[in-house]
Amino acid sequence: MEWSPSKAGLNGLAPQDAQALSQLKVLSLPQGAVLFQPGQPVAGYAIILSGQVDVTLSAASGREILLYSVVPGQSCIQTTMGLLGEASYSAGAQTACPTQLVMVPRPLFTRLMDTTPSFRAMVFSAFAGRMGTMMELLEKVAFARVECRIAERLLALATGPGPVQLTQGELAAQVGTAREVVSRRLENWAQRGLVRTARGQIELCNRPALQAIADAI
Amino acid sequence: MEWSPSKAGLNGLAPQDAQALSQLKVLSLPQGAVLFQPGQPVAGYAIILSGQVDVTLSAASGREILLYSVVPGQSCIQTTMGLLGEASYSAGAQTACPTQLVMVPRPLFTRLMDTTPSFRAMVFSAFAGRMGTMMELLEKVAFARVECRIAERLLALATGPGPVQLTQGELAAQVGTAREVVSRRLENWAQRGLVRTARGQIELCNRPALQAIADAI
DNA sequence: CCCCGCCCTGTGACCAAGTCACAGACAGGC
DNA sequence: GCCTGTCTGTGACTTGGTCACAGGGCGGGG
Repeated sequence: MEWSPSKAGLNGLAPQDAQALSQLKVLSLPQGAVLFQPGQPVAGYAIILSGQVDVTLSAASGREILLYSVVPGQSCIQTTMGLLGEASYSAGAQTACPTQLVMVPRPLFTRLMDTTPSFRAMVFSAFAGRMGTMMELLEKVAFARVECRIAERLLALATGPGPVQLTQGELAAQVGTAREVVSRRLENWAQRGLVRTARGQIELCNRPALQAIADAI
Repeated sequence: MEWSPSKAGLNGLAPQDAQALSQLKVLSLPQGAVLFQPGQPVAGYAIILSGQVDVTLSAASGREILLYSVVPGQSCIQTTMGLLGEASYSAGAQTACPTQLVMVPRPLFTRLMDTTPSFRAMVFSAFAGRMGTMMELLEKVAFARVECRIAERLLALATGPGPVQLTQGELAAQVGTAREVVSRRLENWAQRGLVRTARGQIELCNRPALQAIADAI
């Protein structure tokens, strides 16, 4: 499998760096593969070529919350954090669908950071951007109603025309609440005609109304 | 007012950079001074020489939560984020006590980041460390009981021997909950002999018990 | 000195959300 | 068809947040 750094948005590299990068092996992972788990040391910097990686925080009680998803062209802040600050992972990452990526080993990552301004700029800018979304998430979790987060997440997931394919338990894990809460909220919305639910799928029937709920406090 | 970069933990600077930094004016701010507010563009990189700056997220409802405090030798992630990612502030910052700091203007900051590995390492490592505490905070807010956060915060504030000097409203803002919740929780603890409260102050009478509460889920 | 107003605290009632326990319902495999 | 595991619905209860309001200390002005 071939790849080139420039196709992943990496330009301005020194020739030898571009070559070193392009010789890294492309990993093809199936859906559900675990990239890393809490407590593991950070092995390298992941560049996603295709697919999606979900980074999740999970509590001892079993509840989870989706921190963010990494899609091609983005970087994983957890990984960056570990490489820059020598820390271990505090979250876990799993592929959300079949995914291709390359892992940049720590020595090469460090060299690129020290010698290549464009690489550094990309890493930092991605890091800063991710930090911003984490602050938004924190604000939502601390102050917004669960209702808002569920509506927001549903709208984000409903990219295509048909119903969203996921269970209420999965949705609950993504917004960081309990399955029962999702169940009751969806039932309420179904009675009001905003959604229609079936086993493993949720159909949005009134997006403007859901958007209004998502935008409320 | 004089200062030197090396006293603030900045070493390995090129002579002209060290000189440029040391000629920056030291700002002396009283307690409660506003450093920045949500939405403002980022003016420069703040280096705290003495005192403390609290960075706070506030909701439309009036509720607040303390994200972190910056003390000498640390950096402000909000500022770094703005400088690296061209974003505006999403939180606000106020001095918690009389504070001295220098503001590094954006051009000098950018030059230092590009040319000085030690400066870069310091900024990145601080950024990564702060990110880690933000993840911890998010985990606490999403999954831990308010009781834990209140106990944790009280123990963190109680550095000296006497009672902690702050109102229940201030404590509520720091842990991101409502004043009434703090009031009822403290009343419960007072009945059990863990604390004693008076107008504007809270005395910890049984730290091990509070620590146990803080350590619980 | 007293009074007034402001801030801090306490409290009841109610609503939103999380937890626990359990009962149906559905899908896929045998 | 039946069985098993997963998904969903529901009731009862606890915790946490909101609203409204009452009482109490403290400082400043008269």
